[in-house]
Amino acid sequence: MSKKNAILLAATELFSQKGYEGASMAELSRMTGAAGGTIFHHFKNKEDLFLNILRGIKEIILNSFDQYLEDGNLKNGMDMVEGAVSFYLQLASQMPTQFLLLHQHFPYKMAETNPVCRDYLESIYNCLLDNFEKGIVKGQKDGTIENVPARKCAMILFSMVDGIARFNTYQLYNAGALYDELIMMCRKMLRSDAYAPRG
Amino acid sequence: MSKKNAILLAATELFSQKGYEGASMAELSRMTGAAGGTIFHHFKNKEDLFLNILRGIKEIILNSFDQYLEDGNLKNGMDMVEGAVSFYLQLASQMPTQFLLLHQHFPYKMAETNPVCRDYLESIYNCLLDNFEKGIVKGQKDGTIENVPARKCAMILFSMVDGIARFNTYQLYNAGALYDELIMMCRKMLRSDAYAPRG
DNA sequence: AAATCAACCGAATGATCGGTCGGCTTTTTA
DNA sequence: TAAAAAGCCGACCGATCATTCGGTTGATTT
Repeated sequence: MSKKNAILLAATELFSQKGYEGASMAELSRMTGAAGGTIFHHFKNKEDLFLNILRGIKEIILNSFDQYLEDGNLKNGMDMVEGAVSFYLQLASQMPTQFLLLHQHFPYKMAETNPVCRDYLESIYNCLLDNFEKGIVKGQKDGTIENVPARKCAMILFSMVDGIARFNTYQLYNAGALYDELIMMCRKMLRSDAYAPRG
Repeated sequence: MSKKNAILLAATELFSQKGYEGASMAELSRMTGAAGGTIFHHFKNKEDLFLNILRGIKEIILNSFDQYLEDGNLKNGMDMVEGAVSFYLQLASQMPTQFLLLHQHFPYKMAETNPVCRDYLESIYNCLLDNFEKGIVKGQKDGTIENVPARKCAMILFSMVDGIARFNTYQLYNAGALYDELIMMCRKMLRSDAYAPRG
């Protein structure tokens, strides 16, 4: 592996473990065996290094999402919503280091002043959030989902699933153990009354 | 106000804005007008300062919770769950700086090695999480809530509400605008089928 | 073979970090 | 009112911070 890639990989680990301010270039140098100067040869400064990492994460997520849509076997809107939940949880468990990064505060802090950072974050979250919203809208057309405010409910769904993924990321609870209940609750939240069981 | 309190107050703001590593004692000194030595006269080090802040937050939340339970007009389990949602969102909007602190990664990181920190965080989250669980259990006894796994569903509810509160904390979206939908979704998620509308 | 170039090194930089210390001032105690 | 204690100050400390820079290597181009 090229030294540049080794730096990117180690820095991802370091930023996600210690945060942006807590990660030092000297430690990164130690981790990779690269001299201090080498890091700044490949990246113009610490912020630029972080933005390169974030861009990589964005590309992985957007590519995974495209892949997921191609493979998708989505019969109706409710299936699409459930698929979005699965997709999100699988993604989060497949790349825990990257999600640990995304689940910290400093990227959002940086986004307040850095438009490139903001752009990357928006791309990531729009991709994930829109996935829920499209499912709801589709479900409302095919009758599987009730007439609820699509964007708002997508946000509620998103924050629910993201919170569960966060349990996993922070190693507070195994998200997989909540999967069945999560899917069940999504169905009950959204299903049109015509499909609700009768008392 | 005593200098010690001024330091605590300013440090809360500083930690929540810049994170633990990003907050410097020199800046805290500038903010409060207190000399560097004064800060270390009142708190033995940076970590101790943070723990004092966290203890204060714990006490506010636990006291608010006791107050809420006393005032509570909770007819049945479903009411109790809805009350828990309202309580959480109100709390988060009343003390945004403190929730910004709680929503960062460094307290959990510190909790891995510092048992006092862990104790404070567990107190806070058990208080909030148990509130949901008790409501669900009660509702299952009085028939307003379906026979679902109480703890697991409490966690799902918790992460949903916490995610919405986080939107607010990070100033990405106004949580109040989602309140009605949130309550509606909670009802649909939990209500026993006997109470569900018929198609 | 000479020149060019990117990759890489590691010592050095000034700034800032968390934390200490001795002494001054004010309040409390005896 | 004398003594003790608590609050407070700011200069100072060694360590570490992100970043710079002059120089060496090895491959590619001319």
